[in-house]
Amino acid sequence: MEEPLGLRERKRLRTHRTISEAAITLFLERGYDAVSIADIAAAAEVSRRTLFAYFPSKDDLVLHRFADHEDEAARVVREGAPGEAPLDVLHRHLRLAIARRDPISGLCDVPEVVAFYRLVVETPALASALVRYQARSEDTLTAALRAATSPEEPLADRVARLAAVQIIAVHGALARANQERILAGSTADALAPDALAEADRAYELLRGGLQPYRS
Amino acid sequence: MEEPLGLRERKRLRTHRTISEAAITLFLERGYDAVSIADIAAAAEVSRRTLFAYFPSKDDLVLHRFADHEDEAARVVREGAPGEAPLDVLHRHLRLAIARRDPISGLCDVPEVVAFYRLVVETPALASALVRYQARSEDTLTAALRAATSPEEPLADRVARLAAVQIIAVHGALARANQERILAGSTADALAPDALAEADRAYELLRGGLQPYRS
DNA sequence: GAGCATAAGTATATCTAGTGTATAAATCAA
DNA sequence: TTGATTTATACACTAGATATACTTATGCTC
Repeated sequence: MEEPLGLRERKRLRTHRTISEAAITLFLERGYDAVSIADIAAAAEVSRRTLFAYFPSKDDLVLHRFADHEDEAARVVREGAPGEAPLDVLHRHLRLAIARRDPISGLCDVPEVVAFYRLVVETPALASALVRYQARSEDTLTAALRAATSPEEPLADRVARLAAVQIIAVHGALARANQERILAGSTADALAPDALAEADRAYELLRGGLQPYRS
Repeated sequence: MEEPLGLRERKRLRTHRTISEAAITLFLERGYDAVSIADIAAAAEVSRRTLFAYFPSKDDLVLHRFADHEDEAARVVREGAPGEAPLDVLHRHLRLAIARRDPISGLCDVPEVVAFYRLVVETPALASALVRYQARSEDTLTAALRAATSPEEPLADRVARLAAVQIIAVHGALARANQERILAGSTADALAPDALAEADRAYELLRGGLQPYRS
């Protein structure tokens, strides 16, 4: 299956990486707003026009890193054991991500990752552009849940959408909460038990409903 | 309590309205991207610089209309009967909004409102900037729920945040679903029973959990 | 009502993200 | 090597947003 990849293709990939790394480096050094496209193009030794051939917008220079994760929840559901409930698979996957300090869980204190968290959190333009990816996650998870729904479920399509929206929103909230505490200076090890407890509680709520606010 | 409002203040309010209405009118006529700030300033007979003194950005010319609703959920929870469960109050409020075809419910087919829906939905810049308001809704609702939580609830702060995030996400999803169907040409009257059923199902899921996806 | 401090508005210039177009250079296939 | 095609560049332009200096309008005091 190993495609040999022509020189053209390899060069393209290299340029992509060069630009992205130059951008992230400068952003981390000086902050997102203090770095212009011209600065990045100069650092990567390409023209401004070429930069936009590789990345559609300035924020994409940062956010393209999230693209890999946008169908993660859906994939987890699809690839789970056939008999296993989607919420169980997702819960287990989240616990694993926390345990292994996966950056996506928000609970990673590797300095480079922390700096990256800070960049995204403290730059409103990035934080708000991030919802594009969240929206795609909702769409793909909706489809995956729909496929896992029993056919006789009334309003099955809508229920799948509502469930997906809740799950993605909760995952985002958990990750942001962990990031905040990491950015406040805690270590991942110190936070992990708490983060696991919160994740478990979140899945209790998803599974069993918002009992503290029920009649 | 009637503040007399000096001439200066009244003029300010009038200018604010003039600019906003000129902007919306032009946007609805030609589309968001086809209208420049200069066009709006000319139509409202102010300078571009003055326009930015009233609205911080182009998207705010449209989205400031959502600002009034950003603490609606929180207010509903706070002003509910002391004994009543937050989810019951919110559910009732949502049913009422649908019944009265409140634009916020997504189920309003008054032509001007439909055109406004279309403007927001079909302009990615607006749709994504809208999350700013959603984030604020989450914050205010979190605080309101926190106040309504029993003191012995473990992880009370986090549970309040998780619940708020779920509720706001679900409300948004329901409104978007209604808007889509209205934009596809249905009338509000034709959709209302279905919209109510979906809202009820959504609150069943919030109250009782995502049972279709549980073990 | 006259005069003055302050607030609001304007003109002008500048910066930067993003796009269109035409041209030059590199790559690939024959 | 040559010819077709992709990729990169130079240049020009639009438009959102901000800074600065200047003018006009408002309202308060005497």
